[in-house]
Amino acid sequence: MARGKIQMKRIENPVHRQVTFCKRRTGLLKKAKELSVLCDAEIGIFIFSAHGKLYELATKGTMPGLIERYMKCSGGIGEVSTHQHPKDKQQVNYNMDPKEEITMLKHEIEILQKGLRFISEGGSGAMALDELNVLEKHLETMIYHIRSAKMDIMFQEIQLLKNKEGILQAANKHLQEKIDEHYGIFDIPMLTNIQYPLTNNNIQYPLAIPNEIYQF
Amino acid sequence: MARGKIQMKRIENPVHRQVTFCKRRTGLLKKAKELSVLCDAEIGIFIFSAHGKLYELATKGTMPGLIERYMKCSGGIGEVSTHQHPKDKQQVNYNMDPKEEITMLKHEIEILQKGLRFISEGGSGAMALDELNVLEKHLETMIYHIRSAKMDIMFQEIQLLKNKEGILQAANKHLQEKIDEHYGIFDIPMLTNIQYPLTNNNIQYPLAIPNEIYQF
DNA sequence: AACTATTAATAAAA
DNA sequence: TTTTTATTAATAGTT
Repeated sequence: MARGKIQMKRIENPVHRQVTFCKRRTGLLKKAKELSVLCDAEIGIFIFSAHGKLYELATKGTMPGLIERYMKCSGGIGEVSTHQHPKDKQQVNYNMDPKEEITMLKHEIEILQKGLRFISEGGSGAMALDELNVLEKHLETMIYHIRSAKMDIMFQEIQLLKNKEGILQAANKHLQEKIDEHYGIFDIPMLTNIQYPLTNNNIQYPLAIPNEIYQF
Repeated sequence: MARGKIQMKRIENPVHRQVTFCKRRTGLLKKAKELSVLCDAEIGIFIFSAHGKLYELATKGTMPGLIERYMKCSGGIGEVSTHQHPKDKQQVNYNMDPKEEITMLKHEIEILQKGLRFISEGGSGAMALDELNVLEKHLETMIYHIRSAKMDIMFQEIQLLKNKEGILQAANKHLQEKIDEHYGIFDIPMLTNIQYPLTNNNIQYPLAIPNEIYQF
């Protein structure tokens, strides 16, 4: 789509490849967002670069929520532990020396143990500044998880309401047709012009929720 | 990208929406395959239509494999592929497979996080929306406490530094006086005009901390 | 599903 | 990465 077409195969020049990756990745995510908005679809994307870096997108709920939904749809292979923290870009565990990782995790455990004491004592125990920072991060992650869970619940509710709306609208259409069928031939404006509440398209119950609630 | 542009919002006409969904979905998946091939990336996509139908793509391995990879990258703390914690207790750190140990430590962290949650919500493990709201509030309070503790520590440090500064300034004044006492009578500009670093009022060590840190 | 008139994406270069 | 520009690719509206 530019200065000459390109062959559909791996770009061998690493610079070109990187530039193309960056541009097309952006393009792909943009397209996904557009599709989601235009057609009311829920979309999740992971992109792992050749070097293993993760780029992701979840257009409605959260990625864990999407994965959960995927699992349910595609056969229910196994439950996924819910609600991770997608924005937590600590690339650690992926390629790290196991010994280092163990040390790090043990340190983390110590901090959490202290944190438990700290919190149960109402914040009076002594902790160092860096330890408090770690604990703070943990708690923020937990808040994030909670918000994800809340979002999931709300989305389920929205879906339910949308379904209900569809059913009610169909039922109303049917009733309207029945009425027209019986009374239409008399052409009585008073009756045929009645606004039946449930067929009122101005009421778009679930869609009225502002987009702001999706941000946290 | 065709006969006139369109607004970036949900297409209300259901027929148009369905047609656009079909076209753009195809386009999106095509773009994803291209990106994967050109740049040697691994890509996973789920698309849930508004009616809940799933369309998916995994460019290299399988979707479950991708999800696993995603979890490793993004989570850090919550393991997905739960091998049951094999040794149960962490007492035997020696002669243990590092991978197993890491899994075990992560599990430990999970438990601690649950403990934090337990404390903050007063013991129930429920997940209803209102309960989540309560939990969220608790955690925010906890973070507030932690930040207060951090502030206390920082203020203490500032106080300490101020004291040090005072002492040093006094010492310097004393030294200055000694110098004046011994050499002042000779009135040698070369010496009396020396700037002694520690009495330099332009260096206001603790006060140089920006006000932003006091906000949380 | 096809067909185009247009818009959008992007390859190459900077 | 980002910007610019010349082209190609995607697609909105129509048949």
